[in-house]
Amino acid sequence: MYHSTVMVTIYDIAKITGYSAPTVSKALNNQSDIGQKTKEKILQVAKDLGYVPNSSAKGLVTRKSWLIGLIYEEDDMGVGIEHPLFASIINAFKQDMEATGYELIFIARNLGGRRMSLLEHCRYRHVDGVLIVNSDAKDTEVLEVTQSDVPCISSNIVFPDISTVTSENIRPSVEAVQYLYSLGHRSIAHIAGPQNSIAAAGYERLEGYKAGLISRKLPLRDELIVVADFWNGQSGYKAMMELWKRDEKPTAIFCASDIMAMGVMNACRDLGLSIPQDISIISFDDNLWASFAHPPLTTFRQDRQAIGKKAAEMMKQLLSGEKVPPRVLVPVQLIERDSCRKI
Amino acid sequence: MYHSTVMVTIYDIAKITGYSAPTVSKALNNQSDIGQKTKEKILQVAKDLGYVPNSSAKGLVTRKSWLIGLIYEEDDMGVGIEHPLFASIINAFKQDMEATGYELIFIARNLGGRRMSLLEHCRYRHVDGVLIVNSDAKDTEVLEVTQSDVPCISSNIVFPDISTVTSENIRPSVEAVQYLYSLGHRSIAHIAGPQNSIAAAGYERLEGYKAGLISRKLPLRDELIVVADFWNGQSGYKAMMELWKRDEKPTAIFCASDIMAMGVMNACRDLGLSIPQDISIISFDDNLWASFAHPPLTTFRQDRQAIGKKAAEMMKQLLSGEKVPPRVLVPVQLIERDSCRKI
DNA sequence: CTGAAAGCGCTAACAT
DNA sequence: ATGTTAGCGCTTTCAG
Repeated sequence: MYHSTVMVTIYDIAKITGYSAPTVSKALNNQSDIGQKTKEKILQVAKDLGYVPNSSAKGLVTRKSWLIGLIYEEDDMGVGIEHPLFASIINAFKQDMEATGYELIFIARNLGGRRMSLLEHCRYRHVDGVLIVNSDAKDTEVLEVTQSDVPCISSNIVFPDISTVTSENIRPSVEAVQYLYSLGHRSIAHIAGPQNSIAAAGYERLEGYKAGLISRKLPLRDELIVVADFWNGQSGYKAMMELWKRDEKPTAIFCASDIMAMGVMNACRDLGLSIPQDISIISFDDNLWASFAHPPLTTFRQDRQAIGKKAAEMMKQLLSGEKVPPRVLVPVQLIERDSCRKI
Repeated sequence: MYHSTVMVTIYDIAKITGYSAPTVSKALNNQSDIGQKTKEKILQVAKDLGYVPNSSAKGLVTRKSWLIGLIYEEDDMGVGIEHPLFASIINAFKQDMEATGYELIFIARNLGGRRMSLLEHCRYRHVDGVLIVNSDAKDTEVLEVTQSDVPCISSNIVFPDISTVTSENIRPSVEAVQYLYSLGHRSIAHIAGPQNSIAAAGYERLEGYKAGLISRKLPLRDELIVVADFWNGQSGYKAMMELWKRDEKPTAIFCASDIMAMGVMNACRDLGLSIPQDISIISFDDNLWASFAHPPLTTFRQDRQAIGKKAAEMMKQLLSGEKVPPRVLVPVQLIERDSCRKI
C-alpha cells in the first residue's frame, strides 16, 4: 500500500487514538511506562497511517543524530581513481553501523557556496562520530576534527590523537622476507611504498622488511631498497628499472603493493627477466588482478571486510564511552601462488 | 583559535549584538531586508563566537535538508568487492553536489534494529533527492523510491520512471566491430556481459555488437556469442573456453568488460593463443589494469568523472523543477593499445 | 529595517 | 499509565 506524501505526525496519531502526543511518542519509542494495549493500538494506527518519524525534530530535542560522518579524501596516493581498498572497507563499516541504527554521511568542506570547515560541518549535522578513511594526516581541518571532542576512528592513516585500524604491516613483511629466505633466496630486494607518512603502510612494510633480513642475519643494503614515488603501477615500473641499474642483482623482491607489482612485473618483462625463473616476487594486497597476473601473484591478502567491521566495533565502543586502543591490527593472509620459486 | 564545545545559538548572538533572533537569522542567511551595518556586526559576532547553525532546527522549519540520499548496493554483479567504476562516479557526483551545498548520505535499510524501508528512510531524513548507483532494478524497495515523489537519478541501472545516466554502450560497441573489421577481421566474436537486465551494459553492448556486424554486412551467428555468467574474470575465462570449443574460430573478440577480459586473456594463454598474433581483443572500461596487461589492452574508456558530473547536473535540474531526459549518455573513448592487429 | 509572536515535530520533566 | 507544559534552535509571518 502506498502512502500519501503529506507528513503524518504524532499529533495525527494522537488525535485518532485519543491519546496524547507524549503517550504516542512513548509507544513509538518502546518505552516501559506505557500499557501494552495502548502501545499496540498506537503502533497499529501509526502503521496504518504510514507514519515516519522526523529525524530533524527528533534530533533537535534528543541531540543525537544517529549519523556517522565520513571523511574520505579521494586519493592522495596517486593510485588514480580506482583505489580498491577503501570502497570495501567503507561498505563493511556501513553495514555494521547501520545494523546498530546509524547512517553514514559524507562530511563536505563547504556548505552552499560558503566555506565551512570539516569540524563545523560535524557540528552542523551533529554527527555522533566520524570515520576517517585515507585522509591526509597533515590536513589541518582533519586534525581539527581529530583533536575535537567528536569521537573519531581512523582507518589506514595513523593520527596522533585517535584510534586507528589497519592491516598488519610489520609482521607479514617480516614473514615475506622469511618466506623468500626459506625458498633459498639470500639477496632480497624491497620496492617500498612512498615514505611520506600519509599511510603507515609505506614505512611499516619497509620496517618489516628490514626486521626480516635481520631475523635471518642477512645484511641490510641500501642498494636493495627502492622507494616508489606513488602507490601506482608507473612508480612500480620505474622503481624496478632503477633497482636493476644497480650492481647487486637480487633473486627476489618484496613489493609493497599489488598495484605497484603490476608495474614491477612489466618492468621485469621489459628487462628480459622471467618470473619466477629469474626473479621471485611477493607482494601485498591481493587485489582483483593478482590471481590473473602472469604468473599468478603470491601476495598477502588484506581483509577489507574485517577492517571495516573492526572500525565499526571500535566506533561503537567509543560511542558508548569505552576506551579503545590507539592502534588495532587486522591479520593478513599469505596467498601462495606462482610468482616465487625455490632456488 | 579553537572554540568551546557548547553550542552557540542565534539567541547568544542576539543578546550580544542587541538585535533580535529573527534579525540575526536574516543576517546569517544573507537576506535582503536588513541594514548593511547590522549585518556586518552580526556576522562578526557570529564568527567570534564560532557559531555553527543547527541543521535539525533549520530543517525542521524549512523542510529542506540539503541532503542527497545514496542508494548503493554493494555488488550484485559478482565482481567481488572491488568494483572500480562506482567509487569514482560517486566521488565526482559528491564533489559537484557539495559545491551546491548538498551533502551525501547513504540510505540504510534499517534504523536502530527496527526495519525501515528505503523510502521511509528517505522521508525520515527528508532527503531532497536520491542517487541510485548500481542497485537491483527489481528490488521492490528501490522501486518504491523511484515511484515516489522523491526526485531520483540513476546511474548505470535503467529504471522505468526516472532518468538514468550511463556511458554510451551501443555506439562504441558498433564501433568496436567496425574497428576490428577495418583491421581485416571478418569472424568477430562477442563475449557478452550477463543479460539479466541488472545493468543496461550487458544487453546494450550485445545489441551494439550485432548492429556492428550488420553495418558491415557480416552474418550474425549465435556460435560467435557467449554470454558470461557474471561481470568477473572467472566468468570471462569460462566464456572464452566455451567459445573455443565451438567450430568457428574467430580472429577477434569484442569483450564486454576489462575485468572479464582479464579472464579471457588468461584463457587464451591456456589455449595457446597469443594476442594479438592469433586473436585480437578489444574491450570496455579501461580500468587500472588494462594498460598493464600483456599485451596492453585496446579498450573503450568510460569517463567516470563525466558520469558523476552529469548525474549531479541532472539532479540539480530535477531539484529546481526542470525536466530531465529519461536517458543521458556519456561518450566513451577508444584507447588503442596493442591487443588488436591487422590481418 | 527590525522585532514580537507563533510554530515546525518531537520528547523530557513533571504532575496526575 | 497517561497527560500537561515547556522547550530544543530556527524561520516565517506580520506589525511597527
